[in-house]
Amino acid sequence: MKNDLYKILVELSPNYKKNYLPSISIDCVVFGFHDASLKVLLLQLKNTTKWGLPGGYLKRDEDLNAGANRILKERTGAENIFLNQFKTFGKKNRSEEFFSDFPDDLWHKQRYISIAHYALINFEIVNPVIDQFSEACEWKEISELPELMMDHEDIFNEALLQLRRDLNYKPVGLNLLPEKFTMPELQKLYEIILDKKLNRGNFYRKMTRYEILEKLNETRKGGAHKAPDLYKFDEKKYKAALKTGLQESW
Amino acid sequence: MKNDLYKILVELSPNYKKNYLPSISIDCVVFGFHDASLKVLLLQLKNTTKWGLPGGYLKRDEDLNAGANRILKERTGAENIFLNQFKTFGKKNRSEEFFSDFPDDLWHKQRYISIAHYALINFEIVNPVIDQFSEACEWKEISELPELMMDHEDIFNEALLQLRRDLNYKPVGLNLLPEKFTMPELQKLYEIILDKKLNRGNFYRKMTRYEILEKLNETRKGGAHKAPDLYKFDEKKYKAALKTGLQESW
DNA sequence: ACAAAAGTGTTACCCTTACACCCATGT
DNA sequence: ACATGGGTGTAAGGGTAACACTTTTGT
Repeated sequence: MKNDLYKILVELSPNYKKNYLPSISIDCVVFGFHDASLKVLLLQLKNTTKWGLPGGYLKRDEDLNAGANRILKERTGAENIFLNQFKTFGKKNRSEEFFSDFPDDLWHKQRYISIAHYALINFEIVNPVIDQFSEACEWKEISELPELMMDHEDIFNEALLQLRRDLNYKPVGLNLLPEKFTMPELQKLYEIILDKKLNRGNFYRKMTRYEILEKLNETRKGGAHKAPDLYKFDEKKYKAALKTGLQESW
Repeated sequence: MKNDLYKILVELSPNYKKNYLPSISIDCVVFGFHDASLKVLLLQLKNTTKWGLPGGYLKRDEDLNAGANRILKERTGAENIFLNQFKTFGKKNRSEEFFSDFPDDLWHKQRYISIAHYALINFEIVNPVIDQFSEACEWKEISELPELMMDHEDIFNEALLQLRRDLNYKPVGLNLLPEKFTMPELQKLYEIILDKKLNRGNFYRKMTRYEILEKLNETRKGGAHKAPDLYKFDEKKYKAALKTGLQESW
């Protein structure tokens, strides 16, 4: 019973063997923020029910960094995306089950260690593109994830933890929000990532005190209530402030 | 001009090819604390002047975790060491220069990505062991590092940064200090890792307030001055406190 | 006597938390 | 009117930073 995915992999196997490093794969947890909720980009492989993180392999003549950026561009069409390598997953049987029905000499069936990255991307500029192995490429709400293949749920969970730890050290807001955003939108983003409610007045004051926001002479029209003010990040000041972290002691 | 290292590598090449995963190496930044200073374990390869981090390769049937522990055990004789994988280094030319005079079909000359770990180890229980490729294996003061091969200085610097960030989240003191230690010793450790002087009284109060230390009915005899009290960590409370981090807001 | 260690006190300052109040504005 | 947003006030509490003082004790 040879299905589409099977045929494609068998056909491509020799080419991969020639041009890509063995044993190494790259997986990306791509975060986007939209409609007051945090989403992650997932693929559904052909002939499977489970979903997976966008990923790929490293070319023999390619820096690790460049490989991750290339893979991301293929799936989203976007370039210069904020990418952070956060952990490498190397359990020996992490993909055994998935490939159990494939031929042993298939390049893809070898053992891989996966170098995991998370990406932060402006939801609005992404155009999800399926690849030749997939039949769907969609944004999924992080609180309603479908079942994931292999150890991709572990990878996702680690990415979310890392994102939380990075909130004061990396330009998370700058990369997840559109250029112009409102204070309630920014607060919502923080609340989702930190998984806790924050006090509105205190959040406003804290953000203002950092002096990393620039208030624009515009409001977000069209809502059901008072039009909120629009802000954008002062990128220079934001990044300067992140170098020492937005708060903390020692 | 075939030197010792050259001969050993050529001889072992086929065996490595058979039993180890290609393209993947593991490097360890091993920290130890002794004599009020932080040290790192380095090897000097045969026929070279530069030093390098202890490292090795991943066996085909071995979890990544297990591989790092095995490599560490070979170099230190110690087991169950605190190990933290912190970054993977994958520039395409990271080892090109080092192997330029070696034959192209040498297993070791292929391109590697290196999965870097840092280890925290009780200096007193380590017995540095040279491997077959090396002529020295020694502790070096982190402020007086010799010249390092390839990108090992980058790896070391990243490890130190990561260690600093982890100070409130990982059992750093527990793993770097002997079982019994004094308050001034603990403070010194924090000062070196954070690279700043800390106020003695405030440090004492802060540590006491965490309730992670257990004061023993003993003092450290033999010093030139008043014998300081000995403490040990209350391991349970220490680890419980680290789960949320020793301080910080949001 | 001297120097390090232990323990405590003090003060100013900053930040957080939690509430509460005002006003503005779009439907 | 009502819900949301913007902006500010305040009081309690907790941690930090910096300094200083005391007592203890080993050489």
